[in-house]
Amino acid sequence: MDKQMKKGVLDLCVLSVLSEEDCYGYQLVEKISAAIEISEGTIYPLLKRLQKDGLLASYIRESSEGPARKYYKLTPEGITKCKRLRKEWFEFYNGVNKLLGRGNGDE
Amino acid sequence: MDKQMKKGVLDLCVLSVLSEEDCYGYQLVEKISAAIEISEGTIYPLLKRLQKDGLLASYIRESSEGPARKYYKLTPEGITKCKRLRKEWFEFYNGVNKLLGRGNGDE
DNA sequence: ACATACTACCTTGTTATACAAGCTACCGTG
DNA sequence: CACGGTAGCTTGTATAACAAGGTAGTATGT
Repeated sequence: MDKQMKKGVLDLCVLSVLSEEDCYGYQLVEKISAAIEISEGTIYPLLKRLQKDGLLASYIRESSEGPARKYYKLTPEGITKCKRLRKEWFEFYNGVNKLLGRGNGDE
Repeated sequence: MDKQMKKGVLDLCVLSVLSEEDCYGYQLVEKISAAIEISEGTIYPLLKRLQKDGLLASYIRESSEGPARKYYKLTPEGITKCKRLRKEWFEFYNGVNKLLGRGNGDE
């Protein structure tokens, strides 16, 4: 999968998954990579950035199965951002699909 | 609109529009910006890159309405690439929509 | 005791690309 | 002759995805 396609959309993916339930980083990697290719080296810096921007808050919780987990949850700003990005995403892919629908290099 | 979202998808947009008919750069800007926000500073370097990569060929044609126009058309490699990117794009946005469908920060 | 594997977190350096800003130049109209 | 529209192009900047590497806890096998 083209790396570049994911730019900007991964923020939305993370925010959207977190709008459903609090998750720790490793869990997010698993959830998101079930839908699109993603690696740890992408998610952790991204989480840090989103937290720095005030969109996420975090808390540590111990685990009996391994190291302690750092859970992230949306802040009110995160919820707002998530809504706006969702809207942008839908507008964006509808626009792209409009362009693609006309030209057809295959089918 | 988020700049980052467009990364990687614009190649596909250009190739897809060109798969329908030959276009010159300025025309591509107009066509594509009707669907998603785009600027000249993005399209021209992109066309150059796609041509360098052997996906596009170009020819000059005079215009009575202004300066000569540089038309671009797909090469066989360009057609192949267009097909592959289309497939990737559909897989990608379906994956994203799957993630978004679950979490809902709005609606 | 030691190696291996899985969980879980994090950082550094590389690479690609979108775009603002700026430039040149042709044509027609006022 | 100035101006706006058409048409092309370049340079510099900012951003983000990811490979590759590191740390550390828990559990299993030998």
